[in-house]
Amino acid sequence: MKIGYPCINQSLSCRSSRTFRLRSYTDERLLLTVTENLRCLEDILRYNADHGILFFRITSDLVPFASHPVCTADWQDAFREDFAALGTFIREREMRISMHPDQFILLNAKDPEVFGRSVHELAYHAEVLDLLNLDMTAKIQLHIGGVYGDRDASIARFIERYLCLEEAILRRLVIENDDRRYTARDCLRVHTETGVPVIFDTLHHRVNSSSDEPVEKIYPHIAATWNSRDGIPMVDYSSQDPDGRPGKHAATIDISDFLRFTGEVCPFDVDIMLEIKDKEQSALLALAALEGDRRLTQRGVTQTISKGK
DNA sequence: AATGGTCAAGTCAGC
DNA sequence: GCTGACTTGACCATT
Repeated sequence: MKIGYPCINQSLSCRSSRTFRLRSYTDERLLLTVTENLRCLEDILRYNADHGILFFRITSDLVPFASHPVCTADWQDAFREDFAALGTFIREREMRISMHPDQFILLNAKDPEVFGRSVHELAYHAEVLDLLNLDMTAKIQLHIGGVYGDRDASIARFIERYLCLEEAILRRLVIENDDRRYTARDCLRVHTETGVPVIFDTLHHRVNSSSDEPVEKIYPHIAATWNSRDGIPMVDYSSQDPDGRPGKHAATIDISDFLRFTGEVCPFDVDIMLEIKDKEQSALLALAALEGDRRLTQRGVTQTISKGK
């Protein structure tokens, strides 16, 4: 079981998602920004390795405007060796990597231009992971997309588009349940028709009013969507902010809730991405809690504490 | 140096 | 029909 966090390390002063305004785009500026972003990514990965954090989501902003027509720089070639070196580090430390394109990326969009832009953006994500020379256990997670007033037609459109994707994208794509539109059950349905693995988001599952199935009941089906080449199933875990509206991510991890979840998915092995505001701090807390949990179990102590009650 | 409006991209709920 | 949430930072024009 690997524990990770997304995109930003708050203990470090750098960001690997530095960007600039579209209207100030120049090839030179792009190359300068990517140089800084890659340097920071290296810092983050070293921090993670030093702290036993072996799962990380790389920001989509690593190469700003990469899929935009304005981008004419050959960043792939310019940074080929930097990416390769980072990839070697990741493989040597046996780290797991994911990426998560943001809300504008919609494979099932009705507008063909939105669809076209989405494919370009997915190709960029795949390119980053390819340049790192990572195998197909490095995943790109995406939601099914919009509903457009007709769920069945929109799911069908997703499936049809998915099946036509180029192999470089297809081998990395996994789909995630969201908080309002498509549940984990919907994702499983898409899996049966496409073979796409399903990444389970705990908070989305809890918040989506159409999904009331207990985690223990649905999770085995989700785990079964990942085959050995896809690697250990990834899960997005987040605690509910006790003060915020339903679905709002907590400021820091609720350890007893976290251990309850690891109990619910037991005995399946999972790599857990913590979508929590304080990022690596919660990852460190989770690692410490799992270590404590394991020690208790090894000593044969009753699991009442470790089950988080 | 500090400030605050604005930033590539979409969907959907709520008013 | 328009605004805000999603997620949050940070760019950059202006003072």
